[in-house]
Amino acid sequence: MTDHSDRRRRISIPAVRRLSLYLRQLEIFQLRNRKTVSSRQLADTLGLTDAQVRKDLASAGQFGHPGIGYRVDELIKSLKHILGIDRTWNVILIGAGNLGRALTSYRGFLKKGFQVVAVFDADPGKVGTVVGNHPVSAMSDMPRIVRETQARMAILAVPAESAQGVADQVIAAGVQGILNFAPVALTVPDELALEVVDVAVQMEQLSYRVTAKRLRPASARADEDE
Amino acid sequence: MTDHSDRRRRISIPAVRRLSLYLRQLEIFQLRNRKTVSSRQLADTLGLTDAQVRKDLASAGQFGHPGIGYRVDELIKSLKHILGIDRTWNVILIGAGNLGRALTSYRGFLKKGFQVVAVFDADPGKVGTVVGNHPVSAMSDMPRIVRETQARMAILAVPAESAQGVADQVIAAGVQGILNFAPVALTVPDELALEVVDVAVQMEQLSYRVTAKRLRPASARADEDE
DNA sequence: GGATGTGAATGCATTCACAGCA
DNA sequence: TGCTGTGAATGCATTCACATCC
Repeated sequence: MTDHSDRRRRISIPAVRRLSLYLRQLEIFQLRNRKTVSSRQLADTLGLTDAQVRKDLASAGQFGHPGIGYRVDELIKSLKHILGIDRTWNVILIGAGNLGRALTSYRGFLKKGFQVVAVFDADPGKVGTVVGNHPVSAMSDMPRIVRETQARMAILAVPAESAQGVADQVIAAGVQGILNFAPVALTVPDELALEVVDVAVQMEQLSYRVTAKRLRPASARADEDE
Repeated sequence: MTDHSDRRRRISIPAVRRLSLYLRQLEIFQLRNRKTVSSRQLADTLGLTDAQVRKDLASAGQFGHPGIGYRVDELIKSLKHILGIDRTWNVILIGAGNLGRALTSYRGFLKKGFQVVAVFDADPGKVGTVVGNHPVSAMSDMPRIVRETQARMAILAVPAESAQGVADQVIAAGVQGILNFAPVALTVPDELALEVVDVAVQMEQLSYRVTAKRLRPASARADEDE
C-alpha cells in the first residue's frame, strides 16, 4: 500500500471531519453561484478560525490561490475525491423499524452518493414487507446480497440488545464500515471503520449545558458542528 | 439553583461526552447485577484507557473507592445528577417528516427522561394530523406551547433550507438547547447549546476510511464512540 | 494486592504571525 | 493589497507512573 500514486498525506482525524463540513458549506456557496471563497469566509459560516481552515485544507493538498482564495468548483471536486465520494457507494441497512424506514427514504444520502441497496430485519414477520422500495430480506441472505451488491458499508438501526450480534454478522458478510445508531458500544476488529450516532447521548449533552447555565462560549462550540 | 452545594468543577468538553458513555455502560452493568466496576473494566468495554476513565470521573467528583472500584448504583446516580438528567425534560420537535415521526416514537428518549411534548410543522397540510400521539401544531403556536410546557430543548428535523429560520423561531420562543438534524451550519447566540447530527457527514467519514484502506488503528477510534 | 486520584510528561491540535505569491 | 501556506508557539487532552488508601 505504500505506492506513490496517492501521496499519502497525514490528515488528522478532526481535520477529516471538518473537510466534510467545508464540502457541505462549499456546495451551499456553489448553489449561490459563488466562484471563490476565502478561508475567512468559510471559517465564519462554520464558526471556526481562518487559520484552522487553511491548516486543514493545506493538510489535504494545495488547493488555495494566494490573493484569490479557494475556487469553489475546484475545491468541491478535490474534497469529494479525498473523502472518496466521487463515486456511488452501495449501503445495506439493518433494522426495518421506524428509524430504518426514515433512513431509507432520506434524500440526503442519495444526493451524496450513498445508495441503500437492501434492507434486513431479524424479525421473520417483517421479512418480505416493503420498506422504501426494498423488500425486507432475511439476515441469512446477507452474505449473498453483500457479495452481489458489493456493499461495503452498513447502517445499524436495531435495538441495543441485538446490535453486537448484528454487527458480527454484518462484518462476517464482508462489510468494512458501520454507522451505528444503537445506544451501545460495539466491539469490532481494528480494521473496521465505525461511526456512531446516539441521540440520547446528545440530548444528555444538551441537558448538561442547559443545566445550571453551564453554557459554553461560542469559541468552544465549533468542534461539535459536525 | 443550588449555588454552593454544587462546587463548580471544570469538566472538559470531551470528558463530558464520555460521562454519557460511562453512564450508558454502567446501566448495562447494572442490568447484569454488577455491584462495582473498575476503571479498567469500564475502559475496556468502551475502548478507552483506564487512566482516561479515572481522570474523567475524578474531574467530575470523587466517586471511586480505592481497592474496590466504583459502585455502580452510586456512580449512576452521580452521573445523572451531573448531566442534569435526574429529572424529566420536556422537548419540542419540529418537522413531522419521516425522521420526525421516527424520533417521536423512539423509546430511548423517554427512558432517559426526555419527553416530546409537542410536534410542529411549517406545512399547513400537516398541522392537525397526529404524529406519535401528538397533534401537529402550527409554528405560530410555538411561543405559547413552549411557555406552557416549559420546554427548554428542541429537536430540529426539518430540511436544510428552512433550518435557520426554524432555529430562529425556536430560540425566540425561549428554547435554550437545540439538537439539529438538518445538514447545515446554524448561526445561534453564544448562550444557546447546540448539538448536531448529520448522517451524511458521518457516511462520508466512513467513506474516507474505507477508501484506499486508510483505516485507523483501534487506539484512535475511541473518541468517536459517542 | 487491588484499585483510585493526580502531578508530571507527553503528544496533538489549534492559534499566531509572517514570508511569499498573485 | 489580499490571501494562502506554514514553522513556531501555545494550549489542551491523554498517558504515565506512583503515592495513597481499603
